[in-house]
Amino acid sequence: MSDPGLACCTPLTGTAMSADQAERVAPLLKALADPVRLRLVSLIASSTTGEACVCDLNDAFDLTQATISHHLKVLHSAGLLDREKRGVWVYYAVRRDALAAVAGLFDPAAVPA
Amino acid sequence: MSDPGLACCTPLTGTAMSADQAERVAPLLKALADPVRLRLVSLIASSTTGEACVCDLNDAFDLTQATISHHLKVLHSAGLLDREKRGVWVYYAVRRDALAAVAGLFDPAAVPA
DNA sequence: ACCGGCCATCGACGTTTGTCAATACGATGA
DNA sequence: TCATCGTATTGACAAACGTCGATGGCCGGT
Repeated sequence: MSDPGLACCTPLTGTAMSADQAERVAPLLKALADPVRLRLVSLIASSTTGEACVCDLNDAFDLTQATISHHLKVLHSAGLLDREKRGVWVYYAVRRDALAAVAGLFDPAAVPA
Repeated sequence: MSDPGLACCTPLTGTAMSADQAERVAPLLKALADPVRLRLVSLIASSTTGEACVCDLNDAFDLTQATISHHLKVLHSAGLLDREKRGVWVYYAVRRDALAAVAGLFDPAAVPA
């Protein structure tokens, strides 16, 4: 889970992407290509502390706790979210580097930050 | 097909994204979230003329012509590719504005161009 | 008018995905 | 120790997806 090595990243508009690169980047996009997961990442990223408790995330959606947990696992497995357990609660935080790697796909100038 | 109105686009890291926004953007990401389609867009975008003939794209993959045609349709339906028939051949070109809209998701500074 | 090449569509298939109800796990408090 | 609360996991199901072979529609050349 959460393998580094991430994208990084012939941008789409430069020279053609290799099959290997495509196979590595596609899972990141696939993880983000869901309305619920997009909102989850957005919610976590826009929180003042930079992280969010699962208990709060559950309330933001009209979905079962099991479903939210599943989506969080998908995002974590893709390397887009960090997971930390504190006491009874679990906090997720977005990995900015992973997001930056995806951004590099579309805008060559956006990669290093 | 190929609806405009596209993303545009509370970036992921700013304030939280609305459910409606997420529903609009997710299909774009879903269209890109496949290794073959990623390479297709990359191939087309990186060609010197900015477009590519289907006959050339077919040769770049170890897949049936029907499968490539299907992927091109998905990208076109999502609004990411323009389609133009010239004689017997069909040429696809990437819609830079659509790509820019997706880029705006990740990097707030990358949106207008 | 015919044939041949380019591309799209159709029908079918196995696989993956999103969702839920139910259950299991782990930590806290009584 | 036991009940409770917050999360994760399991099993099940319908829907969507990626791929293929076969077929159909256009266009250009003969």
